[in-house]
Amino acid sequence: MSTVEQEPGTEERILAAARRVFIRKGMVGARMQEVADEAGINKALLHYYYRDKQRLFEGVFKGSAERQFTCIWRVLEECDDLFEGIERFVATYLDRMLEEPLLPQFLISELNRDPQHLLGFIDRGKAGRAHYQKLFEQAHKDGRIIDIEPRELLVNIMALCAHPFIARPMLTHLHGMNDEAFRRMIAKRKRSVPEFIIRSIRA
Amino acid sequence: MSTVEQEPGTEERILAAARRVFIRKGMVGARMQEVADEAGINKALLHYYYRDKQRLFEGVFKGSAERQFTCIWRVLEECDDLFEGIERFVATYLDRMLEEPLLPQFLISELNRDPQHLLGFIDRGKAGRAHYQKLFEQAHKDGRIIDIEPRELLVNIMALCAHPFIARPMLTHLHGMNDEAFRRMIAKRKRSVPEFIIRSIRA
DNA sequence: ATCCACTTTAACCAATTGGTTAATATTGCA
DNA sequence: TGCAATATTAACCAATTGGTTAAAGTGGAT
Repeated sequence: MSTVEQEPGTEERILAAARRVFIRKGMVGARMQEVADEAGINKALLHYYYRDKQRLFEGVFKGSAERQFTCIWRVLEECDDLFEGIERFVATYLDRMLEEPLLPQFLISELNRDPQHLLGFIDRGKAGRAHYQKLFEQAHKDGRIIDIEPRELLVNIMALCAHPFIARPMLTHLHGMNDEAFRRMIAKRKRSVPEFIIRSIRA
Repeated sequence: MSTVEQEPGTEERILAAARRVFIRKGMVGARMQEVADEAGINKALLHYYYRDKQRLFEGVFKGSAERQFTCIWRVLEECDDLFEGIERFVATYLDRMLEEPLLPQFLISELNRDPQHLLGFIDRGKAGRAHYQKLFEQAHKDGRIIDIEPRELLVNIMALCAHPFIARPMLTHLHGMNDEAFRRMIAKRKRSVPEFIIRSIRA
């Protein structure tokens, strides 16, 4: 057991630098040299800690992606009402994205480059999705929502959460926003998106 | 003046091949050799037609992106009612995407890699967006829609259109769809998405 | 046939990139 | 102190990539 480390060790510095570079340039575009520079170390040292680019890549992003998927679905499992579930799901989703705004773009591009590699641990949310299904059926049985395919609703929810981050450069340009304005917009959406959804499905 | 060419000339074959490769691998990941192979020609010949990678890239994608942006907004300008506008906008958007399903992922990733380069001709839709604003205000004045920020509504519309294509690998895996099932789902969305939106904003 | 512009090719080049090696510095510990 | 494990570095290497060059084929007009 050691005391709390104030300055990050080399390994963590590497990971942080790699995350930035990978997110900025994507897996193909990222250069090992750039990661090394950004971490303030030598390229050989980079390979000393993470044998090759692939391992560095996985080391960097598995953490983020795993937290992302588990986080979102867990909060849903804690709810026992569809509307409440939607509200908390959206809020959690947007909060997580605000913490790591470039993650979705990153996930998308990598999912496109090598689908097999990531699809595996999308399944983490299996239990959460099953619970969503239950909440949906309950609400439907109670006559509180209109007829809509549960899958379709889920797609819509995720679209409304993720898209602003994915299309961020386009949005900020279109509406002349800076970073602060973007954050404010997302903060607003924590309320407005669930409202938008629920207005649409309420019976 | 020449007769109608039935088989595509070298230049067009190059463009088609390059489009496929660029969309598959992105600007950084795409290799000139691969484009040449896919077009059934020599690498030097590729440079003969398009001096360098950058020009080839622009040649390929300016066409697609330009059509995409102009197409979508033009159809909106033809409408004089917000609800009708939304219906036709969504339908057109989805139709265009079905024609070139990999375009959005491609646009997103390139927009992220080099924002300045593309933001320029996003502005093509300026007139269209102005018309949208007018339709919105008219509907609002007539008391046909609830209070909602026009910008926010627009973001939601585009999110619901684009996201299934952007997150396609995730969706198809999540719901166990093949290509045909995906197309059917999009076809359904041409009706369901406008319904979803309009139910939510109707006063 | 000859000329000429347009196509097409094989071979080559310089720069970049992921990754290695072997030697050196630093640290913890007996 | 001395010794071994861990960290760190500069120099190097093989493969790939975008791009060039110079030569050769093609077809049509004169």
